Amino acid sequence: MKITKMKKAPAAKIKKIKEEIVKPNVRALQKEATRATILNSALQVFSEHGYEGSSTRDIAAHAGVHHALIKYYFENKDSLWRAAVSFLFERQASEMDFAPPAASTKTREGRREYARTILRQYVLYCARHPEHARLMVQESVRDNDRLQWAADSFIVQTSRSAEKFVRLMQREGVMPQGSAPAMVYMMVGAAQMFYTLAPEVRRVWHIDPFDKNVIESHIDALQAVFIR
Amino acid sequence: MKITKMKKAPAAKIKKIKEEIVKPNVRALQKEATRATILNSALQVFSEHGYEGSSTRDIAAHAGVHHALIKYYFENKDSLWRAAVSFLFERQASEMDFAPPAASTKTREGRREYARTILRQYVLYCARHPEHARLMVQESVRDNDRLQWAADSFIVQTSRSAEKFVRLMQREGVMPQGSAPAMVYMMVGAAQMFYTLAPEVRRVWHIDPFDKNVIESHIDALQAVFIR
DNA sequence: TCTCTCATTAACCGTTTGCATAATGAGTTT
DNA sequence: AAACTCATTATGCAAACGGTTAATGAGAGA
Repeated sequence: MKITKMKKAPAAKIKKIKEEIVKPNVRALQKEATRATILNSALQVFSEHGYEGSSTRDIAAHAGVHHALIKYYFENKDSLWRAAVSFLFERQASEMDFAPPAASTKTREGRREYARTILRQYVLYCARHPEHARLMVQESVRDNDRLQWAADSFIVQTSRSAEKFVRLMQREGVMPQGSAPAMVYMMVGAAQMFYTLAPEVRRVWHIDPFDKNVIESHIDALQAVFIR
Repeated sequence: MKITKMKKAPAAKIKKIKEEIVKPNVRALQKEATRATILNSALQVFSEHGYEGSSTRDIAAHAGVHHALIKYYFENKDSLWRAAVSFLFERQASEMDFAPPAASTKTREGRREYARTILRQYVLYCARHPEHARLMVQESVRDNDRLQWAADSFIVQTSRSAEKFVRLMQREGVMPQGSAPAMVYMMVGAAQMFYTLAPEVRRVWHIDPFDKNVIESHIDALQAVFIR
């Protein structure tokens, strides 16, 4: 029995792959869709209620599926959270581009333009995906296993990139001098707070921080403050 | 019976007050101490785990008292949270002084000095009481009754003060031009993020954001960025 | 067509949650 | 010293929690 299976396997596999290319498996597609729906709901719920304040049942209900599916797809609450965080940082890496264009280092105006572009890019990212900062802020106010994991897996890397950027801009006189860690947190805070706290902004200032014009004026202000 | 009580009341009251002045009631003192301990624990736990992530039992255990005392002193979880937030904003009001000194408006250097003082004061407040921003950030990422109450009761007021300050400084050329709401959130974010996310800062940068020298260099950087 | 697979749901377990009520006993009053 | 007040604890309850197991039934493979 074992041997026959071994002999059959390759041919069957090839056939399966062919069929999937031509007429993709309905079941497999649905499965991926369900997984994505759960992950998306997890992002929403975790980012609004924090890890401990979110229940797997709420997440499942938000996704419109039975809560047992969370165990089926993600093993447990903790793994689901890690999957959500991984998704966030991988999406950020794919959407943000820190590489300086070759021309940017030649003239002072070129360097300033590069700095402006980075800040603008980052603000647009924060406005496009406010759940990223929301989720991470809730997790970074206290030290625990999840923060340690997130730091080792993602935050250290992105922080090093940001540090490099700040030091480069300071060296070239485009950004004010001062402690690099402080400068990084100031920049990040100044860029994301407006969208992270959007519900407060709406209630207190009666403006929509996600409105195109509002975003643009925020970008202008951020650039005016941080870039010389 | 009602009448006799009415007649007795004044004399008894006076006697009680006299005794309390000379030898303050041990029980009353203990009561106030217990209440304060619970409120303090609530601040700690709420600010680290968010409202929904905090259990009244955890708060009671943190305070070293039975959880039924929370109902006794604060009625329920919601009221305890409101009491904690009230405490935070009242303490902030008592510790922060936004009034510009008369001399500050005469010379440009005077105005800059005033702006520097405000920023410095606020950073020191954030470093002294990181739980304030932690608790409020967790509550402001989504809209609900608690945020509405906090906004109406405190946030609108403090935001108006901050707005006034920003507009004044912009008018006098001490701070860069740009949208006032954006400028306020940028300043606040740049000032508090470093302390709100202290556990992350420690893990990622291997520095203690509450170290005196680190605080001072943060203040320097903040002033260098926002003040012209 | 008829199994068989497996994505999904139903039902259940032990624990924790917010909250309510009753019991207790140290401190105050008379 | 006895009676009383009230700050504190013990106990109980229904709901919600994370997680597990068994049942189900629509789609895939033979």
